[in-house]
Amino acid sequence: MNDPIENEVNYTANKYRTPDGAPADIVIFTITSTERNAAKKSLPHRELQVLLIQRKHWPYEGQWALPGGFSQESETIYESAKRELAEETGVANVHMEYFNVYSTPGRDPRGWMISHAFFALVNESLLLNRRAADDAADVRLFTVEEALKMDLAFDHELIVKDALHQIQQKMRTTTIAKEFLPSEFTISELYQVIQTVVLDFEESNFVRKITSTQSRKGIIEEVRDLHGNLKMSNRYSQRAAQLYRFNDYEPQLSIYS
Amino acid sequence: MNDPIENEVNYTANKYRTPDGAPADIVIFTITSTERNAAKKSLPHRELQVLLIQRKHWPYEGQWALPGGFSQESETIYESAKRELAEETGVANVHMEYFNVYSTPGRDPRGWMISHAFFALVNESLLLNRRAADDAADVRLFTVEEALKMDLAFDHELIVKDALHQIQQKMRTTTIAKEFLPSEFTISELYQVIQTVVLDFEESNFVRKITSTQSRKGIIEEVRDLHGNLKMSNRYSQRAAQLYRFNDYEPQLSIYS
DNA sequence: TAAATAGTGTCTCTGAGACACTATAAG
DNA sequence: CTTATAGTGTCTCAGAGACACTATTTA
Repeated sequence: MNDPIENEVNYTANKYRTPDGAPADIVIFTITSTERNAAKKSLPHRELQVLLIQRKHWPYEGQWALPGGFSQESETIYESAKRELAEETGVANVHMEYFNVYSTPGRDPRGWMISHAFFALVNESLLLNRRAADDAADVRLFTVEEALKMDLAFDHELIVKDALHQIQQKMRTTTIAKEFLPSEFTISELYQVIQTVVLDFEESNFVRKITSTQSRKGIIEEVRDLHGNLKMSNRYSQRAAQLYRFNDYEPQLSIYS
Repeated sequence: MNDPIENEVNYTANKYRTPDGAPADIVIFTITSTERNAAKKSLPHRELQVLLIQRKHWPYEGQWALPGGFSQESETIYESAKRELAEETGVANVHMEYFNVYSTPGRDPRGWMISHAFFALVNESLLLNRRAADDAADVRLFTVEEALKMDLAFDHELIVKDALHQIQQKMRTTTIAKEFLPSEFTISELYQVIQTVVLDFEESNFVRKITSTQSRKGIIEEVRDLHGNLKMSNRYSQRAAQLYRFNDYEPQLSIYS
């Protein structure tokens, strides 16, 4: 190790250039659902959205950027991201994960900034109040497609792209779909949510695989009412559909089966 | 975003406390093989080892720590880790991945240090010269078990643990096993390498699954000589074993099959 | 009865899992 | 002939994949 300092006594004078900041940036995803057909009951149209804020100051004044902020000495980067997330969305206890660090020289004109990127998955129900309040303000949801076409501040386009790949990967291999769903949901809702994130996701016989195959039985289970009867929902359909919930079970995948 | 600076003009005086350094720490793994039975040909004993260095200066003087060093403004964290890796092991072009950031306040007595942790997988053949030279020096390989029992500097025990979980996970879900193997290897070697990292790995009919099942056919393939004959090896066995190589194919896993 | 979603019946063929068995070569 | 590794034969049953079909409710 190439320590800049030899011992405790002569420590205080740091001879080396040090970073000018260690920000955390958060890619906040949500899936919005909008009615497709007011006349008949039908599945909603779902879109993957990302929350952006419009910058007020130099640099990149006026441009849209990821929410984030500088971390402080008294907190971990994770805590600082949690704090930012709460400030921007007013929600806590949501799924947030660290996924990469961005340190390309010159990525921030303010100086040597090493940015730590998180993604957060927020259920649209939690953002409802927030969205109404901020509709015309400098905080807005954009579809991922829109966001990637905009000229985002810093290297935030790259960060959004990387975050998208991350959640697409996780959507296929973990149960994070639950973050976008109510606690009780139908198979169609689950399928739709997966497809909203992983655009080319297509599984024929999805219902069967997720429900009746032994190997995956642990992932979800039917919801029953107090009398032990199966609980159904007809929110999106004429014919009532079985409700399911996620179990606390993460299947272990392996390429060597 | 809570920018500390309002515009370019008054930027230079940063009013905020900034980090004292952004080090990169690298958990360098290798698998060593030692003869078990000199009399008869047999599979070697394999052990997962991690490279540590003994610190010469405050803090944690004399204790063992992960190799690493401070990153500079002119390079990405990844580049700085690559540089360190080359300095410690003399190897380049090995598999190295970033996996987490460590920023708990007080983790480094020298100040506010945000550490970026990488793991590297190095084939033992590449370390051979190095190991001979440094055998009695302050750079050594320890088995992971040993390393986790030692009193490592900083939060390096946690970092090693996390790195171990990472490579165990990746060993099951990706083809990183190839980093520990020669380009041509037998099924037993592959199986042994996986077991060395993932201690409870056990697959009956492993040979069949990895070779004759259609769904996984892309991962490895038999090696043939110039005449198209199957290439065998009797390095570890009386009866010659088929040699395989990895294809450039990463299977896509999914919990929804 | 048409529309929209929910769900089943049935067939085929791959492949996981178990376990006993054979194959090869060296000491 | 024993030992150590390599590899096959064979059976069973789960389950992936395809696709047509039925079920339920409401405008």
